[in-house]
Amino acid sequence: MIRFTNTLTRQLEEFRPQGDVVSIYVCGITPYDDSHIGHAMSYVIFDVLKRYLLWRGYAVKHVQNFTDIDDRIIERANRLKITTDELVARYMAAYNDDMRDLNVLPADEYPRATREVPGMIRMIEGLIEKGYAYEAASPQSEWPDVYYRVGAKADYGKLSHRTQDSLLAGARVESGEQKENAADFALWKGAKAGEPSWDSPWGKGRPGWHIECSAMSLHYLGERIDIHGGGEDLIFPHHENEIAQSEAYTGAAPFVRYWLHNAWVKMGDEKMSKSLGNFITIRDGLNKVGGDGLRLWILTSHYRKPLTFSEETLEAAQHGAARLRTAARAPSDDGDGGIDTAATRERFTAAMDDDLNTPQALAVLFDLAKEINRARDEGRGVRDAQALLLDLADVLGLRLEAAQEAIEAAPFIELLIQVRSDLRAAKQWALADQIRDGLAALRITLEDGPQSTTWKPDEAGSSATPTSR
RNA sequence: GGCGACGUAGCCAAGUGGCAAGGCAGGGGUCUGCAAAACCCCCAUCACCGGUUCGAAUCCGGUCGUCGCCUCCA
Repeated sequence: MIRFTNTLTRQLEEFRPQGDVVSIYVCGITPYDDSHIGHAMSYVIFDVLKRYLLWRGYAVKHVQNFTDIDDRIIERANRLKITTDELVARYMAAYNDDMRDLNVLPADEYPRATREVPGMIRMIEGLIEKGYAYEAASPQSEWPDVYYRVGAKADYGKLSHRTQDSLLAGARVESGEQKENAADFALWKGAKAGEPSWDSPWGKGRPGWHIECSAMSLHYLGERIDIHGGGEDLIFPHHENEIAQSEAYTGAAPFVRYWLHNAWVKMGDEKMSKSLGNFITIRDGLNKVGGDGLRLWILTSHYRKPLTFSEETLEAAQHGAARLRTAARAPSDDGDGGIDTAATRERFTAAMDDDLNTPQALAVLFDLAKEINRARDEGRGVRDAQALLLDLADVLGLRLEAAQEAIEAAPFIELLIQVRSDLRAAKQWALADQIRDGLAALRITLEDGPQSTTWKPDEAGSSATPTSR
C-alpha cells in the first residue's frame, strides 16, 4: 500500500488513483535563467515518484508546464535586448539539457502558458459569469485587470490552512489597484506599453500567473487530477489560488486528490534561492559530481525535509554513487550469491511505499551492494543480485553506468595497461607506477585485480554528456 | 503578528514507545610489489529541563536555538 503525505489534509494517506492512468501535474520552471540545484531537488523527487509508480505497475500521465511569460522574463529580455521568445527558448533548452543529464524522464506534455491563452480566457470568462471574478481598472494600463474574488468561496485557504482574515491582514495592495479585497489576485493583467500582450474580451493584456496551471491541467488532465506536485513555497499563494479557480470554474472538487510538496535546499542555515543569490546551478553540480552523484545527494534526505548543501555532502554522494556502481558492474558469474533478493525487494518497496522514503530505500541499496561485494569476494556468482541492484537503482533514476565506453581514449588506455602489465610481470615497479600515476593525473584510476587490471574515469568528468551550450 | 518545520556521531541523514538504518570522513586489520577497489573490526544514549510509562530519541509541558511561508520563488 502506497501512502503519501497530503498537504491538503496534513495526513499520511493511502494512495488510490481514480482511474487506470495516474494523472500528475508538476509546476515547471519560469525559464529566465539557469536552474539551480533547488530546482533539481524538486524535479528529481517527482521523477522518482513517477518512476516508482511505473515500477509498481501504474500507468502515468505527467504534465509539466513552462511559465514562459512573466515579469522576470520581460525584464531580463529587455535588459539583454532580445525578445522574450528568444530568452525563453534559451533557458528551456538549458533546462532540458539539465534534466537529460539528471536522468529525469520526460513529461508527456510540456504546455507553455503563451500557447494556452485561449483556454485561460475561457476560464476567466466562466469565472466572471459565475460571479467569482470581476474587471477593475488598471493603474498602469488603458486596459482593465481581472481579479479573482477570494471571498466568494468559504473554503479559500484550505490548502495553506489559513483563514481569510489572516490573509487579509498580510495582503499587500499595489498603489492604484482597484481590488475589492486586498487578498484578491489577478487572473488577467491589462497590457502595459512595450509588453507582449494578447487580445481578450477585456482588451489587450496577459494572463496572471496562477490561471495557467488551472487551465493547462484542465486541458491535459481533466477536472480532477490525482497528484499535483511542486515546491513548498508554491503552497501559498500559487496552489491555493489554483484550487480556488479550478473548483469555482468546474464545480468539481477536489481538483487535486493528493497535493505533494518538497522542502528546500539550504545553504548553511538559509534557503537557497535566486533572490538571495546563494545558489549553485544544476550544470555546476553535474560538472562536479555527475548525474548519479547529484541525484544520490538529493535522495539521501526525505523530500519533505530540508536538504543541506555543502561541497562535502555533494562529494559524499559522489563517492556513494561510485560504491554502488562498483558493486553493480563488477564482472561476475550467474547466480544470486546466496542473497535473499526477494527480501531485499520487499524492504525497498516498504521504504518507498512509506511516503517515498528514499533515504531508507538507499540504505537497502547500500546493504545489497555490500552483500554483493562480499559474495563476490567469496567466489560466488552474483549476476542476478547485480541485476536487482540495477533495477532498484533505476527506480531512483540512478544509472550506475560504467563510463568507459564514453571515452574516446579507451583504446589508448587499454594499450597502456597492457604495457604496464608486461612491466609488472618483469617487476619494473617504478615504470609501472609511472604509468599508473600518469593516468591518475588524467583522472583515470587503475585497479589491479587478481586476474586483470581494470580502469575507471572519475565520475564527474566523464559521465556528463557533452552539451551544445 | 498568523501558519508551519526543525534541532540524532566530525559531516549528511533515517528512525516517531521496546536494545540508535545508511552514506561520507576517520582509526585498526585482511588482500596487494606498492596502491586502488573490496571485505572484517572500531567510532552517538538522540539541544536542555521536568513529567507520563515496566520502558521514550520517539508521548505531554516548558526552556534555548535555527529555518521557512504569509511578496516573485522548486
